[in-house]
Amino acid sequence: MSQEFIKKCPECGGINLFINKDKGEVICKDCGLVVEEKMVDFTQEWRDFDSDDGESKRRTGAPMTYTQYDQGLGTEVGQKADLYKLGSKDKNKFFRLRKWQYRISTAIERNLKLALAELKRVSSYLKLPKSVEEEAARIYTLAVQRGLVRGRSMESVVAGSLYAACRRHEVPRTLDELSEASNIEKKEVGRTYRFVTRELGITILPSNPADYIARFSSSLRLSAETQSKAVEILEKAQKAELTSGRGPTGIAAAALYVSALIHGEKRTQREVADVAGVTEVTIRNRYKELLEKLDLEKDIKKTKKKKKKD
DNA sequence: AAGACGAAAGTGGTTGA
DNA sequence: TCAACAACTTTCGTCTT
Repeated sequence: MSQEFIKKCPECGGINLFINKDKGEVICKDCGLVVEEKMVDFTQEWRDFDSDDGESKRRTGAPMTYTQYDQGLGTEVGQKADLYKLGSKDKNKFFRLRKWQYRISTAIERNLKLALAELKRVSSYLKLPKSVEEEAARIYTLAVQRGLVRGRSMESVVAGSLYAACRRHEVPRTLDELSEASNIEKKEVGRTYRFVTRELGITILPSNPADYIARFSSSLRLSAETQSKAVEILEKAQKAELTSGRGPTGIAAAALYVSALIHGEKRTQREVADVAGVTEVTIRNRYKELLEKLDLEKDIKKTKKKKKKD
C-alpha cells in the first residue's frame, strides 16, 4: 500500500496540520483549508481469527452510509413496550433521557431526513451512480452541520451538492439538467453550488469537455469512431488554448459536430445544440475556431469527395 | 424548404476599482 | 457598489444545398 502522507498544506505551505480521525479530515490550522477529506483510517485494524476472545474484536454491521439520514447508526431511547419492566424511579429517568435525545436530534436530523429523500429522488431521476449520490449526501451533511442552509431553500442546497458531487466524480451533468430535475432555477443551483463549495473548501476541478462527449455522442447515435475522433479534436483544441474560458459544453458540442462531419455522419447544428444545451450560434463560433486553428477543413473535404463517388 | 452562416442587440455573471 | 467586460443567447436576414 503506497499511501502518501500529506505533510504540508498545499494552500499556505504551513505544517500545522490537524488530523481529525473521527471526521476523517485533515485541516490546516494556519489557513483553515480542508486538505484531505475522507482519508483512510490508519489505526490498527485488529484481526483475530483463532483466539477465544476474537468475538470482541470483530467489526461487523451494515456499511456506514451518508444517504441514511443518521448514517444508519441512530439510537432510539427505549420503546414503550419496555416500560412495564421499570419501577417509577426508572420511569422518570427513562422520560428524561427520551426528552433529551429528542431535543438534540430534531433540528438537524429532521432536515437531513427530508433533504436526503429529495436528494435520492433527484439522483435517480438523473440516473447518477451510487458513488455520486453518496458524495452529494456527504457534502450536504457537512453543509447542514455548518449551518449553510439557513436562508436558502433545502432543495437548492441539495441540487448544489449534487452538482458538486458530479463535478468531483467527473460525471458531469449540466446545470440545465440539474435545474430540470430539481425544479430549481439554473442560476440558483449555480449560486448555491459555488457557495457550498467555497464554504466547505471543496476543490473544484474545472470540468473537462471530454467528459461530456460520451453522453452527447450516444444520444446523437454517433459511431464509436466519431466519438473518439471528437475526443482527439478536443485534445488538440486544449493544446491550442481554445478551451479556456469557454463553456465546456459548447466546445464539446462543436468537437462532436466536426467529428461527425469528418466521418460522414452528419448531424444538423440544431440537433447537436439541443443535446448539448447550447445554441447553434455557439456551436458555429466554436466550430469556426476549430477549423481555423486545427486545420481540419481538408478532412471534411475528403469525406465530401468520397460521398460524390458513391 | 431546410439548414448553415453572420450581424446586432440583449442577458447574466465575473472582476477590479 | 458600480461599471467594464467576455461568453453566450436571441433574433433576424441572407446565402447554400
